[in-house]
Amino acid sequence: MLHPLLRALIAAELPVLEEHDVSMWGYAVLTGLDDTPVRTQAALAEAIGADKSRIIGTLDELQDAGLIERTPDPSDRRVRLLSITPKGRRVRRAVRKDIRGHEDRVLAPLPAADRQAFLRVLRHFYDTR
Amino acid sequence: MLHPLLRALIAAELPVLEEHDVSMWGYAVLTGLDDTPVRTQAALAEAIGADKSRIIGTLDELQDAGLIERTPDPSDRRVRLLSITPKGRRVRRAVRKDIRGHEDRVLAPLPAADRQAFLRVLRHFYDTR
DNA sequence: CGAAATCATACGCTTATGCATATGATCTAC
DNA sequence: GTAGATCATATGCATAAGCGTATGATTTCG
Repeated sequence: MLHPLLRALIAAELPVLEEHDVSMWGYAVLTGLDDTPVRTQAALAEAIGADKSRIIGTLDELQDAGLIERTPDPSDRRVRLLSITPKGRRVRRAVRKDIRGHEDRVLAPLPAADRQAFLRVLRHFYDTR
Repeated sequence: MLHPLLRALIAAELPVLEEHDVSMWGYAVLTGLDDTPVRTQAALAEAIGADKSRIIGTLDELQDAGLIERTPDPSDRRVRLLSITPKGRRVRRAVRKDIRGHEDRVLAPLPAADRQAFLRVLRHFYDTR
């Protein structure tokens, strides 16, 4: 059950991400920063389940693309705080909109009550994660 | 939005699979064969989204463990038909039961109607894949 | 009949990822 | 003041997986 679901979701998501020139981890970063705007790299990596070393390359790309910024933390010179740029926020929300659009099309044949319930359960997962 | 859900489900599934000494691909194979009992290796690999070469090792392991069998196809000497053994079926169903059990515990705080709807929607995703 | 296709199998190459280690700079606590 | 911890960064190692190629045996089709 799970495995085909995973494959279907990835298959749905990848073309959207490609269209916006964002990687999967890139999108996860943007999402994390959009939801909680300023974070240390370590905290963000933990929050999105990424390896703190491996995520560096992704951060570099996002920074080069002007989607995020790294700012030295005045209270701790080891730390660079991450934040999303307005451009990054726009990209993230556009991607989310497109992905939601696809999900909505998949869900469309189902009764509205089921759709609402599904979203409620997802929110539950998200909140308890 | 779906991403945390998937991480949670994967996190739930892996320990169960380890407990039963089955890999993820192994479980996918058992599931595929349980659902459609006799298949060529190529057909099964395609059905579960596996690479037909890479799946050979998994099939070897499952065969060694007595969970599946490979039988020459009398009508085509190139082909070996796969089938699940009664032991394989028992393992698959035990794993499924445990995974479901865990999912049920995660979903327990939610109203029953939401749970049912959630499962219905997941099934819909699965069917429209 | 013979060329092309197909089966299972093996393996090369590349990429991604998890985990570990290491570095230099900085911070914290004793 | 100093040892230990932590930050971001880089990289090694092992594993898994996708895709491609190749092989020998067999089948299909013109």
